[in-house]
Amino acid sequence: MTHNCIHWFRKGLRLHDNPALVSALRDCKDLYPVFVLDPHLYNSDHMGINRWRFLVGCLHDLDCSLRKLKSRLFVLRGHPEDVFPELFKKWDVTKLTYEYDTEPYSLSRDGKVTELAERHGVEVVYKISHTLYDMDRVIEENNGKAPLTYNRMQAILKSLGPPKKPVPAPTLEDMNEIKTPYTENHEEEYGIPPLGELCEDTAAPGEEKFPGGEEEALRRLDEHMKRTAWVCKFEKPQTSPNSLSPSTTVLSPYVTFGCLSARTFWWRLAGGYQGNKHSSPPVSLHGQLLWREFYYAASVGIPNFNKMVGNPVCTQVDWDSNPELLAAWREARTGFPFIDAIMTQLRQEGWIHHLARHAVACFLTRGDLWINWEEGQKVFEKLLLDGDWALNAGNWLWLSASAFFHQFFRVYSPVAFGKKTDKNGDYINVQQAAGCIVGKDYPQPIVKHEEIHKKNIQRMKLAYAKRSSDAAVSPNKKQGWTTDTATGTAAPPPAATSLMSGQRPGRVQPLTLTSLNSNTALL
DNA sequence: TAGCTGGTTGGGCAA
DNA sequence: ATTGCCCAACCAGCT
Repeated sequence: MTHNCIHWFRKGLRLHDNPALVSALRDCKDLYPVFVLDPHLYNSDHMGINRWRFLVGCLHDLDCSLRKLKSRLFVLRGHPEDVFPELFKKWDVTKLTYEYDTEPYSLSRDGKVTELAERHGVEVVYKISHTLYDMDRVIEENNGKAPLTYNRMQAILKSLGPPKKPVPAPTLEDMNEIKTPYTENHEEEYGIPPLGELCEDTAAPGEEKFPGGEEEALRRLDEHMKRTAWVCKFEKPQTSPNSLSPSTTVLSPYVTFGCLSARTFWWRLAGGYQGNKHSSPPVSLHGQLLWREFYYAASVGIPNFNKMVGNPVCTQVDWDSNPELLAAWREARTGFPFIDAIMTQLRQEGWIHHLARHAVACFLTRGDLWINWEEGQKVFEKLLLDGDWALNAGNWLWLSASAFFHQFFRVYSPVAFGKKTDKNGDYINVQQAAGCIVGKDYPQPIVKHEEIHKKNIQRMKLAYAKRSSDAAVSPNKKQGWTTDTATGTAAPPPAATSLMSGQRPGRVQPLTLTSLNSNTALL
């Protein structure tokens, strides 16, 4: 049986380690590589100019690589549930392949598309290759709950064994029996739209420091892997948030869009470690990839993960709503040079160091401005090239001391923290020169840090006191379980409910007896 | 079970 | 320059 097959690119914008694509090529006659500009994801709320530019770079690189396989990329606009039925008919499609994606929107979208595919007699195949591990397996192994500490996560992953090896990219030989039917009008019909057509932002973007695409990703990976000693010695907390050139790899945007496979990255690192003394998780480069797994598992296992209300692991805090302070933070005019320099770099380059993210996130939330971390999350999502749904939410939960991290009395100083690694303020000078907002009219600090951060620690203390008293009244609540006040029966958290009804599109995944028994709330 | 330990990355001061 | 302690005292997971 040979198929007319669509491979649907969403994340996973690469040919290497793409098992779903390999599955498509195995029994394929006509191949249609497709990317859909879904307005739910690709709109001005989610996409700043730098993200748009990165995505366009990825798509051009993908099309270029596909041409080398005598194929092409087909770019379409619209909601996937509208686009695919038309394509199924138009191209007489019999098989659809894609990479599994655990984001809530993706799961519901893929569920709908799978249903439509089945209605059109189209076989659907998906593969896990965005993460090192199968997140549902991780949660199953931890008795149906997401691990809440890195140590616990490590123990679970150890029991699952090392990640799978990446699969090779398709070659011309693999394409011998396969063709992609495209016409002379391909550019007009299915070409990649120019940046100006996609992005409302009229301001000219800055220098493109991190061009998108798989080729660039693999080139950068090679460059870093040449420095074996640096790779082996890498300890994240020792890297600098305000060095003039990045003190880390900046491979995260490439992993986010799937230009670089996390498994390829993992096994290249393993090769570099081989026979050498090297650092270990959580601070090593392997450790960084495991943090990603940690947050992905949390995002799958915890309901309302990117929100405060309805998120069972999130401390409920009476954050202020203050649009003026929020705008000052977002637009790099807080009057704290270190904070404003970081926000300037974020807006200009789309990337800032992890510890710089800590500094500005702490400042926005529990440190100074007392603004809900969800507001910061939105800003980061739009501006960061590596704005990843699970990692962004997880890190904001962490930094605001809402979940995972609870030592809220450890507060970053918006002045002192930067001075540790940049005594002369060189980073601030560079960003002031580059920034369009920070400049001659440098404002006064919008808050008095010394006073307000102590007051805020007390406010956090109150929020935590409320948190533990709530947990004492209703121990089930802490686990995300709700108790029906009328009957007194406990109901599972939404995540477990959706698992029962089959969270993966096209597959029913029953809640196991083990996971039920191990939840003490039921017993 | 209750107590203990560790937690990728704080600041500020003393020695 | 680096280390160690205090500040006040959190949670999750382990024993």
